Amino acid sequence: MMQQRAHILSGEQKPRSQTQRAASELRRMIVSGELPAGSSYLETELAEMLDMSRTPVREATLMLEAQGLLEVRPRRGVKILSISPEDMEEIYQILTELESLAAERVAERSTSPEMLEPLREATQRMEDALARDDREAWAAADEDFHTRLVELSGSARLKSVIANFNDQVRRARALTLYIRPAPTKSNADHRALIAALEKGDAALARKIHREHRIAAKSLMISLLSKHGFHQI
Amino acid sequence: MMQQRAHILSGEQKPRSQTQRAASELRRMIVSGELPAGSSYLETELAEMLDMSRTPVREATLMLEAQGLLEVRPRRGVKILSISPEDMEEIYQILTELESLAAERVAERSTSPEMLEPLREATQRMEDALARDDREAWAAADEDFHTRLVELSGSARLKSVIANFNDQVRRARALTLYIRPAPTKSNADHRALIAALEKGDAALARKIHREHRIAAKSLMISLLSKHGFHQI
DNA sequence: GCATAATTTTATGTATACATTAAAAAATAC
DNA sequence: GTATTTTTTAATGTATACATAAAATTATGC
Repeated sequence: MMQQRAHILSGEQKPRSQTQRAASELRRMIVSGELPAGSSYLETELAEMLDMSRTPVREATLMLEAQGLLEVRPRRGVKILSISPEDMEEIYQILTELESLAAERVAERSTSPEMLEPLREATQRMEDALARDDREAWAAADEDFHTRLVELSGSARLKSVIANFNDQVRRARALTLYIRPAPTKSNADHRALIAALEKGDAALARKIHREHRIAAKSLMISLLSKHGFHQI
Repeated sequence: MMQQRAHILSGEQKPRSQTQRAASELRRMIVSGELPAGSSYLETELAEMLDMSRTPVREATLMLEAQGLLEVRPRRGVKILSISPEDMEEIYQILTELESLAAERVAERSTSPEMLEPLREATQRMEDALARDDREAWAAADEDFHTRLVELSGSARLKSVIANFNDQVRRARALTLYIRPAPTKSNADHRALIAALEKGDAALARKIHREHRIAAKSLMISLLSKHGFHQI
């Protein structure tokens, strides 16, 4: 085999390193369920899948282990971690705290109303999607709202750690998207949050978002238990 | 050079992998300031320092990068990240949220008063240390209190993410240990928290700890600004 | 002398060789 | 036939070779 591979997909934006490619590719495969929770793979298998040597695969698995997506078990392969309802509760609690902090920071920082435009726009898309009962579009817009909110907090750390935990529960969210009730409350919550942010009322923004996330957690937990999902 | 090295230090508890050793050794060197913030090192230099090949060093630096302790800059060496007052604020805010959650969880979970014994014991050590004006001992006991509290929350994720952020601000804490006023309030806060935990009052525990951490943040920020530390 | 181009150096990224050791399989004892 | 020991297999951990490309240096044109 040739030692260095030419970049075949010239359409790719960045000729990033193999390690970066392995990390993002494996992350994608894990959060999409392509590599199912609970399954195990040898380094060699992953290297074969990704068409590279073991070295970048090893480096990527160490990064993903630090992110909590998989476990590197010496000589037993890399195991894709599954999520129990208890894990789910933990992660949602953590996300609740961190996103509430983000909302508070946005309220404190937002000087002009235009800054909040991405939030209004995402909320509008959520409402439109809900009106035509397009759940995928709703979920995409909802995720967008949360991402934008966190970005507006101006904290790269907050963004990164929230993204990590979100990746851990993405599978579960996809699973409950069609069995959950219509998310009318979510849209209303977002409007209320935007109003609080416009007023620059940090405490209120925090409170609204916190309750929004706690409700999301309760709903998720009850859906999982109702449908008997013990390991996702 | 021989390819595999015998374990010379047989006193070591675990013959962990070189990668693990590199990660914990580098972490220690960073948080202690032995590798100063802002300084840069080539992979080869670090490998030499740790008496191993580049491979485990590379793997360790990727893990520490994910933890936010350093930055891997292609061809410019690994840079130990420094912390600005703004970073400090971000990190303390995040720690405030996460530890408050931990306190709340402990209040909800603590069934027997004996469970809280480690917290009482650490607080006692803090008070003793304060009485004899031993700041190092006070800091050690305080850190122990926080660690135990988080452990009692029963969330491995919470523990891990809090530990990561704590590592990022450890240098700054050491720096302000002797220039801060005597921490009498901290000790009182801990006693109040323990009382709330004993009552199982989650909301109160949360509130007390949150205010405790917010005060710690304000103190730290004002100390840094007063003493003109712009990059730590 | 200064800016640009050519060249050299050097640090990293990746593949691969190989030692180690855990796990699996086979052999042995009873 | 089961339990224990020995042997074999195989996956990982680590070192190293080497290609690549960035940075540094030197050479060249003006």
